[in-house]
Amino acid sequence: MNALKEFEDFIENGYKTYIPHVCIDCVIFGYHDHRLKILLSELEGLNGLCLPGGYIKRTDTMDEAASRIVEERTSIKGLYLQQYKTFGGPDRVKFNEIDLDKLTKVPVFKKLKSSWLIDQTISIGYYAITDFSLSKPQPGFMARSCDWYNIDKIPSLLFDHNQMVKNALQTLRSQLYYQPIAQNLLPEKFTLTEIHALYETILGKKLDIRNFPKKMAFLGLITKLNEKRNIGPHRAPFLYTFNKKKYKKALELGVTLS
Amino acid sequence: MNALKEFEDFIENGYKTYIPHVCIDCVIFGYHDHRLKILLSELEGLNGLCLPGGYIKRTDTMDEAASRIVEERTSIKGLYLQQYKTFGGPDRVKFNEIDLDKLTKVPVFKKLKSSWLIDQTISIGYYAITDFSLSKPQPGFMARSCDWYNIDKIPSLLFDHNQMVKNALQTLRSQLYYQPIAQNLLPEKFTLTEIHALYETILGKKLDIRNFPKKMAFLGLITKLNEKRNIGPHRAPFLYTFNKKKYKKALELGVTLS
DNA sequence: CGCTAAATGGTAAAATTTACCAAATAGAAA
DNA sequence: TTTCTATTTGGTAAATTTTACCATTTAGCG
Repeated sequence: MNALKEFEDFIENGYKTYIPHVCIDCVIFGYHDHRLKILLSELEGLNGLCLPGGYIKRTDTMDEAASRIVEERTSIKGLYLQQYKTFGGPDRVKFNEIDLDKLTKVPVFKKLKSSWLIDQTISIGYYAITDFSLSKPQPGFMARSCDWYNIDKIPSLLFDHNQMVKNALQTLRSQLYYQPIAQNLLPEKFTLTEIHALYETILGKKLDIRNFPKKMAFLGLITKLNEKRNIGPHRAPFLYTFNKKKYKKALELGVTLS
Repeated sequence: MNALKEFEDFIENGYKTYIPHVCIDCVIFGYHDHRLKILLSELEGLNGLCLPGGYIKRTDTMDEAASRIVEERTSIKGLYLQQYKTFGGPDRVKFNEIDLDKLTKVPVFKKLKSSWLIDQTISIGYYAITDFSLSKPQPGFMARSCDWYNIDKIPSLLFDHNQMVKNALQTLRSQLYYQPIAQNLLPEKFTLTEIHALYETILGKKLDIRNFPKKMAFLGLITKLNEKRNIGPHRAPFLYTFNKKKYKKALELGVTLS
């Protein structure tokens, strides 16, 4: 079966393999060198940008489904994934704003109007993180485009996707000090300057360059190595690694205040 | 239509009014006088305790649906509600562990086996809070029982409901200092001792009786009134109220660390 | 009028965060 | 070789916040 046939079959019979009325939308954050971006797509038949999304196979857990959706666009397996909020309500997707008549004229969408896809759907929000310099976005044949957009220049998105981005970013920021987020964005060995830039960029604010290492050391999240890296004409910085045990412990303790 | 007929119709045609494959389960926390409890039910036809739950009407937002589900059991409108996590996966509800053959012999469940209810369902977790001394649990006709259980004596529950309780409690605790949780559990005017007991009970640990007021005052969450309450043979304590504006502000600021 | 139990003001020590100064240093340029 | 530059990093003082506890106040009771 070729891709088009496969998609026609998805429209007609997808409800047999996937759970109807439930989808997953992913905010895929990409970080590299002081820049934080997210992945947005223009979908075939829709006029505007939206988050990568998809349905849950009946045999999959939600995490597995999210993982598959993310892999389709980034071609990276096993990205760090986190569920952050579920979105619903009768006004989430306004079908009257989608020109179904026009869409149905495109051969693949022939049977869309009467399909299981045209019904109220709740969306489970996940966020993922990766180094955007390592991944080449894949539009696939469903999307006309798939590109990285700077987090501070996100245009108006389709459906409730702007709200999703906002909530995902809030969650990402609140979890930065106890989830292994940075571990997924830096190499095994990294310098203080690198992790400092990462934290500043994700949190969107300045962190004192001399106090930041003390905080990380105090929290015990990173360990200084007895190695340095050669960085050209300046003093060679020490290398550090993550203390994975500490992250794990911080995670178990939870976020309970006081 | 009587209640039984109505339920038979729900089994047969409910998918027209409700969104299939999606339900809401609620951890309803009840607090009173140093005790924290949750509401558990024994459902007709099932052997064990579980959380109050229900489906989402196609015309409702998720919050409205959760509100309705909570109202059915507590007969209280407008309880404080919070979505905390969504649960899914093929192993959530093990239909083979439910004796459908036996169940189908009960007249109301006649058409259950082939109904829209017997299919994989993801559950959106909400928690609610109330003063359990003010509400009389309503089993309704679907449940054989509906009672308050102490949070530290929760038995083994059906499905993944123990996990749900655990996550809900974690969320409740983490939100206690910036969500108006206590406002929903104390009268308009309250004493330091009362709110102190509330915080200790929900967080499950001791908080120094002299430092606690200072913390609350520092956060600006409560305001001292120029009134006292007569409490018998001891010094009359001052009354306090919540500073609702501050809570609102704390909420907007989010939980971002550092 | 003293007694009791609860409420609360106060304060010192400990812990943590914030703000900067100044020294160390690797390679490039003079 | 020496000087220069940009960066890394040790250190420290001040400010803020948390923690631990002592001592005083007070309402009603016997």
